[in-house]
Amino acid sequence: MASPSPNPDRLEASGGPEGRQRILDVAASLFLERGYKATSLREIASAVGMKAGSLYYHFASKEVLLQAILQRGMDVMVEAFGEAEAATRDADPRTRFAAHVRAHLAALFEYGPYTAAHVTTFRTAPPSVCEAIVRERDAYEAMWTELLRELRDDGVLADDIPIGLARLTLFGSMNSSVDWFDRERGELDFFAETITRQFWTGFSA
Amino acid sequence: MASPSPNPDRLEASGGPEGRQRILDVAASLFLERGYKATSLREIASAVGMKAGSLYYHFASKEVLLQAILQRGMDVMVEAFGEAEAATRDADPRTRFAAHVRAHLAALFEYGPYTAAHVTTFRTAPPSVCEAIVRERDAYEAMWTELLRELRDDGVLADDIPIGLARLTLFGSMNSSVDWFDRERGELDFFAETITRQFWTGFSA
DNA sequence: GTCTATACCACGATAGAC
DNA sequence: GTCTATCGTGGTATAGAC
Repeated sequence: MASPSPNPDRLEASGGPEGRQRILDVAASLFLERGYKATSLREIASAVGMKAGSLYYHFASKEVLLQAILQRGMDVMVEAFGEAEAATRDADPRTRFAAHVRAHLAALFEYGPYTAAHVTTFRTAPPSVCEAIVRERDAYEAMWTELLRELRDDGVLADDIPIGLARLTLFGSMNSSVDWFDRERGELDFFAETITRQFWTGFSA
Repeated sequence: MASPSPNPDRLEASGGPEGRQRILDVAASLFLERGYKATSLREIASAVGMKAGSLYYHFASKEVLLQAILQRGMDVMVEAFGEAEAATRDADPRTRFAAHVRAHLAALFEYGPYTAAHVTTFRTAPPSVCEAIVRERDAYEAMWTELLRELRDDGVLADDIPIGLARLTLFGSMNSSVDWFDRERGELDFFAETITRQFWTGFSA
């Protein structure tokens, strides 16, 4: 059973979230940067400005904390996909695809470290955490598979390339950016266009 | 100072390497699977068939063990690049590129878990380990950058795409495969051709 | 809701017998 | 070259005061 969460998602006037929300933000950043196992609760608490024991008022365990972060990361991705879908429902297939690529990348960089932490820590997350989020993760991947299938049925995606393979290499290109893309220095739109361009026509001169 | 390494790289007749070599193999697999921090020396020792303390005869510390593994992974990649280069020195640019993609992927899957472990654990490796291998890592990346530059000078790679970006998305596609590619079930050659095809012409119908 | 204090355990690492 | 035994540290987690 979960702890009672007082004032969930409330923002303080003094600039920045408090309590549970702030723990999530800080922990997601640290998990992203150092990895789950290498980040101690003492570090998280210290960065938040409290003591390690106090974290247990908000989360039952370190695993549950990670689970909440990865869950939110997945929620953001799914929501981004839905918005892209709604915004381009009647557009031509390539416009739809471009919007989804843009949405995926935006979710990786514009919604805090949750999504990026999902990409980097899912691999080595404890089994209980993986089991808790794998269902939604599979659902998100299925959305992309379905999108690609539609593109193939529309005749814009080559029909001799396995859809699963296309999705995996596309995800590889997009998700690897969490290791190097710096949105202070690079333009997200240009990056999204580059990914889209590579997917359709490649980089041939 | 390093421990003396008796019989380095020797293979026993009884099937499989012994001593130091066997520790490296086992540790690389476990680091790849669970991550560096989450893998204990006791686990490694147990999988090798010895006790934790005995590992210190072969390696000065856990960090040094990881460093040796990542170093070897990088060595394999560099060697694979060199072989591809030598084999296609007089070939046309696209054949050269295809050979390098094939060599990179082959190195990820045909030379034990060293290269794959490099991909997955470098991100969160301790600073001392990163510093020890970052030079060779940078050199490997520079080889690819130089290759892409030559392709652009040859007029086969579009000149309006930043070379660094092309390399990063390409690496993203290739390296993400350590998370899902199973060479028991998939054909490495087909995968390599798919990556090459995506890079040049994309998946447009 | 956060604190102090602490239990309990697993970890990396060392020493010395064999 | 591997063992046993152990040290010291730092981890997660809990209990109870405030």
